[in-house]
Amino acid sequence: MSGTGSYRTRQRAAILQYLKTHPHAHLTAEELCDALHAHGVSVGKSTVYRALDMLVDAGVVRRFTASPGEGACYQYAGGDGMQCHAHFHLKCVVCGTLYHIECDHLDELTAHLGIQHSFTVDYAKTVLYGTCDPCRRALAAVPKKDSQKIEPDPT
Amino acid sequence: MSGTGSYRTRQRAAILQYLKTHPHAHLTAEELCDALHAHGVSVGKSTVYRALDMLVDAGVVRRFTASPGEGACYQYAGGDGMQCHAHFHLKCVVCGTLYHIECDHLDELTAHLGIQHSFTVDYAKTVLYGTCDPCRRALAAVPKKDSQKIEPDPT
DNA sequence: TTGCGTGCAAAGGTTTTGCATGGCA
DNA sequence: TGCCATGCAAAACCTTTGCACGCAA
Repeated sequence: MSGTGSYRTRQRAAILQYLKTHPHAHLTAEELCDALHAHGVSVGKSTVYRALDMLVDAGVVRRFTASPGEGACYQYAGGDGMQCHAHFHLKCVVCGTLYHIECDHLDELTAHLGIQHSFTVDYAKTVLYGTCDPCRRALAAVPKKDSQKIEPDPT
Repeated sequence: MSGTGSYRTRQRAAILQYLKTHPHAHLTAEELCDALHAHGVSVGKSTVYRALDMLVDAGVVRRFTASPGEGACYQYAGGDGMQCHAHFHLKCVVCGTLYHIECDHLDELTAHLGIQHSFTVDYAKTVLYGTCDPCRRALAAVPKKDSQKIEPDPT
C-alpha cells in the first residue's frame, strides 16, 4: 500500500529527521509538507502521506485524528515506539496544546488494563482528549452552553 | 448552522431513539442513516449529520474520530452526557472492536489528572488504542509485522 | 402564519490511488 | 539491473453548505 520501507531516500530521511527534531510539534500532513519546503527539501504530498502512514504503522510516529474536517496530526513518538512506555499524551480540545504526562498512576493504569481487562494499551497511538486548566477557566467565563451552540473560534 | 433544536421532528426523534436503543453501537453517520432506513424511517444524510452535530454538542452523543478515511463514529452517551463519567473506551487497532471499560482505576486516573495535572479528561472524546487479547495472541502467532500491513476487517 | 427542519445537490477539504519517471541497492 | 519510491493529477471519501419546500409550534 504505502511501500515497504526498504529503501532509504532523501524524502523519508527528511521527514523523519524533521519530526525527530521537533518532537513537540503536532502537525498535519500538509503542514509537514510546508515545513519541509521551508527547510529546503521538496517533498510531494502523496509521499508525505505514504511515509507518515508507514511510520505510524511502525509506531515511530503518533497520529491524532482530531475532529473531522480538520485533518490528522502527526508527531514523533520515539525510536521504536517503546520509549514512551508510560507516557500519556493529553490534548486540549480547546487550544490544541499537547501535554506530555509521565507518572506512576499511568503505569498502574496500564498494568490494570493489561491484567484485569487483557488489553495492551498502545501509548504511541493513544491520546487523551480534554480541557487544560487555562482553557477550562476561559470556558467557565462563558457559562451558557444549552441550546446555543458555542463556536470556539475555528483554528 | 445545525439548527437550534427548538423543534421536535420525526427524524430527530428517530435518530435519538435509535442511538438510545443501541447504546453499545458505534456507527458512522452513514451507517446510522442506513440503520434508520432499515427501521422504516427515511432520513437524509445531511439531517443525520446536523442532528448528530447537535447531539454531540449537547453531550448526548459521543463522537470518536478514528483514522482518516474511515469516518467518525457516534454513540449514545447517556441523558446529559454525565452518565459515562468514568467510562473509558478501548479500541483494538487490529480488529476494530470497541470495548467499554468501567472501573475504579479509571476514576482514580481521572482524579489524578484533574488534581495533579489540572487536566479535565473528556470521556466523550477519548479512546484508548491498543490490542485486545485475542488479537495480541493472533499477532504473537505471526511475529513479522514489518512489510506486511494487517488490514483489520472494515466495519 | 412564522420560522425552523429537511433533503437534494453541489461544494469543500483531506486522503488515497494510478501511472510514468527517477533513485536506491 | 531490478525494484521501490516519488510526484503529479485524478479519484474517492467524508462532511459541510445553499436553497426551496414541508412541517412543527
